[in-house]
Formats: sequence, C-alpha cells, structure tokens
Amino acid sequence: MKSPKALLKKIYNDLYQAFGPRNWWPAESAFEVMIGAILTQNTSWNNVEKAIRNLKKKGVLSPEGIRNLSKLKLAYLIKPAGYYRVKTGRLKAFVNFLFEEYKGNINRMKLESVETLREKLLKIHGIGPETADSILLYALEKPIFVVDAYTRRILSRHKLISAKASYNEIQGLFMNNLPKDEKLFNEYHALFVHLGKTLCKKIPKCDICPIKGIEKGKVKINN
DNA sequence: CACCAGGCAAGTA
DNA sequence: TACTTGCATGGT
Repeated sequence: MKSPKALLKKIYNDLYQAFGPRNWWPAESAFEVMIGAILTQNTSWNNVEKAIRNLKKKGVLSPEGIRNLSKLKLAYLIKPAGYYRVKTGRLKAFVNFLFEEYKGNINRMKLESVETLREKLLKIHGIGPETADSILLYALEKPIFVVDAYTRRILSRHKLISAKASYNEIQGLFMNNLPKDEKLFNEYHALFVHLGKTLCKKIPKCDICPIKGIEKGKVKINN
C-alpha cells in the first residue's frame, strides 16, 4: 500500500464505505449546476441555495432567463450568495458565452471535447479552474477531477501533498493515478466535500476520520 | 463579537 | 513567478 494508485483507491473506498453515494451535484438541471458553480465561489452552499431559490421563484433559472434579466434585478436575486456585484458580471459573462458559442443550448455544448471546453471556459471572465472543472464534471458529465479547498485541506492534513501544491499538480495526482471515469470522479469529489463539511470541520484532530491506515509522507506527484 | 464558506481577478514586487 | 487584496452575505 504505497503507490499513489493504491493509496487513492483506498481513500476512495474508505470514504465510500463511511458515507455511501452522495448523489451529486444537487440540482434539477445542467444549467442549474453551472449557475451554482459560479455562485458558490468562496461561499457556503447554504447561501447559494437561497439565491437559486430566488431565481427559480422568478422563473429565470435558464439561459434565456438570466440573459434577459437586467443586471440590477439579477444582482438583487443573487444577493444572498454574497459578492453579488462581482457574481452578476460573472453570470452575465457566462450566459453570453453560452449564446455566442452554442446558441444558449447546453446539448450543443456537450458535443465538444473536454479539452476544448476547458480552454474556452477558462477564458471567460470569472471562471477559474475549479469552476470550469465543476461545470465540466457535474453539468456536462465529462471525466475531469475537481480540486477544491476541501480536497487540498484533506490531502494536506494527511500529508499526501505539500501545502503549496498547485491546482494542476493535485488534479494530476488523481487523473494520472485513477481510471478516467466520470462516475468515479463525481463520487470522489463529492465524498471529499462531505468529509470536509462534517468531520474535518468539527473534529480538528481528525481522530475518527474514515481515512485510516494510510502511509504518512508525500506521494510522488509527477509521473 | 470574530471567523469563515465548494474562488477569482487585479495589483504589486 | 509569488504573494496580497477586494469582493459580501449569512451561519456558528
């Protein structure tokens, strides 16, 4: 039990054993996932849910709905999610992209390769690596691993990565050592978030962390 | 009361 | 390249 492959598999198995399937992403449509991915940037999901509810209540949770809304009204509706002025611009930039590239049609978007999509998403103002990958994995069902603050914290705590490993390094650790399986990546990230939100949060010492018996010390990231 | 949450861009050195 | 700062609400 010392190769990164075996280790990452074991962590997954331990978490799945402990928490079971998480059924991610919590949303009723691919577009809702995309909007949620932007709204949840450095923001608690609880606050995002309020904003999503507001959008649904107004019947504007669609590419057309967001596009036709004035910035002022959009800002008001997403206010509970925080950074509402910034996020209004980001949502607008994103839906503009959807219409320019795909006529506002998500199915059209899904036809493109994950590599092409990722490049395009990263060019949109307000879409960084995590948001892009969340959209790719959870909205478009492309096999890509999402790295977030929880992932970083958990791996770092178990001394599997250095504290200042880059996004791409961490993503590579998973993608180079696991089968490129969308279902697996989906569940894996969801399990990390669940662990981070529950145990790691409340129990600083991590005494009852489900990830047990792993070898301490850094895992080789490059290979 | 302080602290932080499922980031990102822009500015500085 | 490698820090630092602004953005903002709501829960604990």
